Amino acid sequence: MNDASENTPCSGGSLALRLLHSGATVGDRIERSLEPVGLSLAKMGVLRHLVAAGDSLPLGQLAERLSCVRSNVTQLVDRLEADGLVRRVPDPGDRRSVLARITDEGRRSYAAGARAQADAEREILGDLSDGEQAQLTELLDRLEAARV
Amino acid sequence: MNDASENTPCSGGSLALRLLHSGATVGDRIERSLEPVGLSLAKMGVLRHLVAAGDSLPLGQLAERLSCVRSNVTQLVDRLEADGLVRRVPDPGDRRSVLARITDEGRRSYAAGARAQADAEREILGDLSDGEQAQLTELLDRLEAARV
DNA sequence: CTCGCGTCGTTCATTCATGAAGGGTAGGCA
DNA sequence: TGCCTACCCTTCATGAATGAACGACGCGAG
Repeated sequence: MNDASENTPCSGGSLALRLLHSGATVGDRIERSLEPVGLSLAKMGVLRHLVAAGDSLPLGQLAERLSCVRSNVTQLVDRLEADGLVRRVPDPGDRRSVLARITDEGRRSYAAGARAQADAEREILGDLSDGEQAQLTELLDRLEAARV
Repeated sequence: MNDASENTPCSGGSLALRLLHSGATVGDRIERSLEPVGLSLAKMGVLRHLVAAGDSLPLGQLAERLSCVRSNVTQLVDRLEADGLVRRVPDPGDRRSVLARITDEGRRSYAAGARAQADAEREILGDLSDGEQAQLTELLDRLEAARV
């Protein structure tokens, strides 16, 4: 009942705030779709990078790729470890470093989450034509490009 | 150093995730600009609605207009009250209800915050032409319209 | 070799958000 | 009048993110 998109008479809101709001709404929608799988967007991010990297990464690497601070990754991995989706293993090459390694169960959960997420994204963007999606992509590119 | 837009080789990320990411980046940028004033986007939201409503609103109304849950507003107002920007006063017409009323200091802070925020928004969107901004606005409209 | 500095992960305090549970109040209806 | 329901706010537990402070480890300069 409390979707970030409900009761929002903020059509007069500035474009920047509207962008913020749209992003939050999209995030909420995906988060809901992930709920039945027992995952969140934050957790999906970790699992995605682990899978992409083979099966494990140092926590610092993870923080960099998620563009968030280390302490956040520490806690994220704590929860994932409690869920049994990830294990902490010592880095053979550097005793300061700790590797997060995805488990078999983690791989299964990730696969299920990726399907749910893809479905949700299709539902969200379904009403935009291919041309409009390309337009939006380019505008976002320009927005990021500016920030050099 | 940890801008959400740095080191982001996620150009291959889906459009939905890119939208999410752009929204977060914009939020971060505005948040930084608000920092010197001692305000956050969440607090600005409360103050903005109070000013727009004259000077006070029941907490429930505030929750609805911010599209968030009540318990969140309770805590937000706690912090704003500690900052001296808002005061809780009993609602004369309904003893269940509590009004949040902006203080003089709150008005001053809000004015300063609004200036900083406007500057940041101009800086963020400055590289987009008027036409592009209109395009983006319309695409976001379409995105929200779909969610009926 | 040792000292100092930089890096790595963790812990803690704080902010923001959600949802469940609980207590006080308003108001209709028996 | 008395009660029951519906509403308003608060409290608590949890998740996610940040930044400061800290102990442990690696490494190059002296």
